[in-house]
Amino acid sequence: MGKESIEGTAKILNLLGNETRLSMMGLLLINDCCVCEFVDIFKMSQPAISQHLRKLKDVGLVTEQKKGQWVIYSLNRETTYFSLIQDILNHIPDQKEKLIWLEQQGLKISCN
Amino acid sequence: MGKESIEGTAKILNLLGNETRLSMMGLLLINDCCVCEFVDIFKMSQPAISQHLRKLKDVGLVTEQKKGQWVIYSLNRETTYFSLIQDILNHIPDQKEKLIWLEQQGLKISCN
DNA sequence: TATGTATATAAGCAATTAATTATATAATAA
DNA sequence: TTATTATATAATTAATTGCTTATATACATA
Repeated sequence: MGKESIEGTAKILNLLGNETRLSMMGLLLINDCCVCEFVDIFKMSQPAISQHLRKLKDVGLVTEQKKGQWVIYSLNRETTYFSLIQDILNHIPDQKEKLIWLEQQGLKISCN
Repeated sequence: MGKESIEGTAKILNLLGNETRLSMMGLLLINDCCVCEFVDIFKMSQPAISQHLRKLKDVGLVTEQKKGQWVIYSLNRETTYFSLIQDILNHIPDQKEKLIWLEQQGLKISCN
């Protein structure tokens, strides 16, 4: 089992210790998402969402990829913290329902 | 696998998202500890240590037990979050070295 | 080209955090 | 009893957080 430093792990846990970011990670485990989808799901301002994503990106937990006018965020499955992330997300309810709701509202972006 | 709510899990992660508290939990996984041992290990003021322990106690992650003039803290292995805690602590280095250091300094309290 | 949409960033602000110092309480020892 | 030790709590403070609003940029489309 890969052991990470206390400092690094604490930093990651601190980031995931926020309901919005934790749920974002749960969503990204199922599906890549763009910023505007998160805005609809969390009913939160676009800058607030962008700032949460920035924090996740800064520690390497997610990656971004431009697709037309959208920016698609994905889980970074290469980070040394990915197995920790998986273990943690295993303990929260499946976030699929939020994606289903998004589709039902006709808000799912299809940029693939 | 027991799933806990996003809110509850985020709260726990937020608490463990602090280097001192995360290390405390790693230590308690090996050994019960009293406040003054934590003070020596973390070289932090006694009130600061007490306040960290208070937070862990408030969410039920640890329990306390008075033994003479000492207050001994233990991991609460009954909480529904214990398996999450175990999974997380599995990802950090063994905290045993801190206990060994404590013993070498002659600071280990023997209140058993 | 002008307009609208998606996103990022900056500035500001209220709430929270993590420490400190000072003080109180409880148990032990002289 | 008095002093010492272990701990908790309160008040204070500086730093951080998580939002807001305002603005800038980039792309898409009419």
